[in-house]
Amino acid sequence: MGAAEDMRMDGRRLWLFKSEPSVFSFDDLLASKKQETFWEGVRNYQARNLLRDEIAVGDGVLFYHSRFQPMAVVGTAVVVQAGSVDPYQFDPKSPYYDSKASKDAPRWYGVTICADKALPRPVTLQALKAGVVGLEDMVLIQKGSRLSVQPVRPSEWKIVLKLGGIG
DNA sequence: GCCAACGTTGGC
DNA sequence: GCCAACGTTGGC
Repeated sequence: MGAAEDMRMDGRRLWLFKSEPSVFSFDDLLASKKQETFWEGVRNYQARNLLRDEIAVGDGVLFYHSRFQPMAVVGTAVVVQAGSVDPYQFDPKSPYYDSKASKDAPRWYGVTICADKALPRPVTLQALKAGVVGLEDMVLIQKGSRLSVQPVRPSEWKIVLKLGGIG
């Protein structure tokens, strides 16, 4: 990954969030109150660190549908609230419950995002992997990559949006 | 549904 | 602190 400045576009950083549409889809986001949602349930430390420490208000998000045909980037969103404690870790009835987390020492964090644009043409994983110049290093298409919250370079962001019919 | 690639846990 | 066993992710 390049220098920090290289990762910014107009002063903001860019990310890709994966979601299984059977759990929460981009349409669900569009249908949400204020088209916002708290991104709960991330239970991976690397992704947690990004959510807690790196992702800031105003950052851009590519919304990606995983484990569903077609797997694709389907829209964009904007971060409207930075890292805060994920309350589901304290709820024994939640699938995201973590018995080792306590309110004094929370483990898991999330951010709040607001829908920005649906892509006129979803950009499929297949298309992203088809050898697009400039996407060779995109985290999403690296072998074995399964980070559910991952950084996106401005150059990659622009290519994906263009493929999606924006800009 | 399968399973390879990762990540986490826990015994030692 | 190693690493085997186990659990999870996510493309296929």
